[in-house]
Amino acid sequence: MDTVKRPRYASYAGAGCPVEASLELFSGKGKGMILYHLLEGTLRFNELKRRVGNMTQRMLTKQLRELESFELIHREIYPEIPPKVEYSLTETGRTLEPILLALKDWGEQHALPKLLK
Amino acid sequence: MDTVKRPRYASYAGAGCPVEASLELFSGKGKGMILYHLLEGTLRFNELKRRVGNMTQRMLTKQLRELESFELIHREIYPEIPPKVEYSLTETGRTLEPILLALKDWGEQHALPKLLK
DNA sequence: CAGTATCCACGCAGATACTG
DNA sequence: CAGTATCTGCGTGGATACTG
Repeated sequence: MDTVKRPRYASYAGAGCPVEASLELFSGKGKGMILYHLLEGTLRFNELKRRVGNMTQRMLTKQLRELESFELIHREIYPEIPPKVEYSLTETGRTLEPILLALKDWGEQHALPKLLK
Repeated sequence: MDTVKRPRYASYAGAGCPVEASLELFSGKGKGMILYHLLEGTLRFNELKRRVGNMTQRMLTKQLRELESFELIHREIYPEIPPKVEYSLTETGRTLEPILLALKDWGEQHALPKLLK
């Protein structure tokens, strides 16, 4: 019963902190929202664009490329005319589901009320 | 069996998205790390500074002020010489614990490996 | 449809110096 | 000790126009 005296929380600094590392991958400029919407399933570029609201095309593209480079989403290109590109979560991306749902719940309870007042 | 046809995940856009709202409050420039370290308990400014590694004093102060304005941390000033200021989590701040721990676990498993390669 | 390319403005973060 | 003040540069994002 609580014999081993290891600190409950390890100390982490800067880039080595896993909390920061996680946030670095999927926080910032709509990434959370993108991932959240992709929980529903595969979405085309413009479907995604509609859902994330007022984000510029440029920004959306940039965020998608970053998420792709982190292997959190997959980009499937169909060489048709007109072009069709579908985005979906990767295996790794799907492991974020509990976190994204927790963020959503916490946001509804705490974040949104604060931001709106 | 699967009669009610409501989307499993509500659709949220822009500022109204609770996922984004949450991230807005505690992502960005060391906030995650600060909150994580405060899970351990109350910390003085310089203790915190040591733990978060190479963050400038200016930045640390700024992040702390923002977290305080969101009522995630409490700032206790002791009018002594030399000055002493202690930071701790508020009630609301403590509700982030499961999320912060999840971010840490996920970071160790997925984020850090990706960032280091 | 799903993007690039270019231009530009401004916000934000680092460095440095100072202070109650 | 725990901050502020000031200056400065460069990164980042918006707007707009163009394209395979």
